[in-house]
Amino acid sequence: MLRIMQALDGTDTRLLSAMAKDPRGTVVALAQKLGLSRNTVQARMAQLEKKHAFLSFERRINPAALGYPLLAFISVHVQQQKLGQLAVELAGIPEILEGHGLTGSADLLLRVVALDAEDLFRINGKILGCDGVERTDTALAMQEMIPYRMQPLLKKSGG
Amino acid sequence: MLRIMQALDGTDTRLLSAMAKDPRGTVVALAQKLGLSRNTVQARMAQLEKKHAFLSFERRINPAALGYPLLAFISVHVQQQKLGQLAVELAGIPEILEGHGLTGSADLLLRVVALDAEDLFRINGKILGCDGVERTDTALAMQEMIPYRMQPLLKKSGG
DNA sequence: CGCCCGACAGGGCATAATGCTCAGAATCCA
DNA sequence: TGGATTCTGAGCATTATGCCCTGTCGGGCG
Repeated sequence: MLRIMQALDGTDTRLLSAMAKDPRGTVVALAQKLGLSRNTVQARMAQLEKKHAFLSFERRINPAALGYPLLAFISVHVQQQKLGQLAVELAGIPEILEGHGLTGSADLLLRVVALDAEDLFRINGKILGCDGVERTDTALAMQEMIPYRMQPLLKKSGG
Repeated sequence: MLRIMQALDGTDTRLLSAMAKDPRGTVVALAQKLGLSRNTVQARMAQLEKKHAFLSFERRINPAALGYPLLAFISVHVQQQKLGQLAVELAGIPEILEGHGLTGSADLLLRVVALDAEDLFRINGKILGCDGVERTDTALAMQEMIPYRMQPLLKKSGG
């Protein structure tokens, strides 16, 4: 699996980079920008799709635009035997956007959005109310010091 | 700012949801699915763009497909007066995808990808080498217990 | 070395989509 | 009620798409 995933070459990464710069760009425009034939871009995009190079569109939706300006990372300490069922229960809380099971001091790290501080307190309460949750630590994101980016990695991993 | 951000109505959220379901869908197809005119969908999409409802395409790129299967969250404890310049220096490390300044026990939370454990160790070393970094705590993401999702929130916040 | 296969380029065709305009209808608000 | 805003549907010129096809080139294998 690890080796299979490394099947993107320099043209793939250039294509991804070009798509990142112009998400609404047509295949024709992309082909022009990249100095490739339209056919090639089409074939490459189909290949990228096949190789799961694209994650969900949902990641592009700005929670703040939906009225959820607060972002917090909640570390959750759980009773180990209840981890599986807990994930299902937590998934029932809409404001939890993402949750990773971790090594280290916390068992779960949740990416959570909220309307305001009060709402965040409410959500934390809901999380604490889930069976198997022992404790939570809430850290409010005050500033996006490094906004999400992939271009440097595209450059680094390209051929 | 908080109130301005709440300017999406039920049609907007339905449109976002439909786009999330079919990211490659044409305006014509979306309009059909939503029972709206093509013109309306176009106008709405332009409005969404204006309201910063769309984050970067980069968020859709799967690091694993680039050969970076390991995901880790690195908490960084810093010397406060050096936070600003540190962010700039950290931004020079391509494997850091995102970094938030936090309240709570850590000052910065970094989302980091790596080739393998050894690479992660190397990256952590680079982070530790940055001026102003006192300490780091690395937590490896073992499993995506709740995969990134926005649909529940779209449903909740829609009109 | 020669052959085969995959990738790429460029041409092409029928169809669909886009960007934009416009007029009329419907809805909302003061 | 009247005015403003939003939505609808029609329409036009242009562009893009999905797919097919042929030819070339480079790499791998026997």
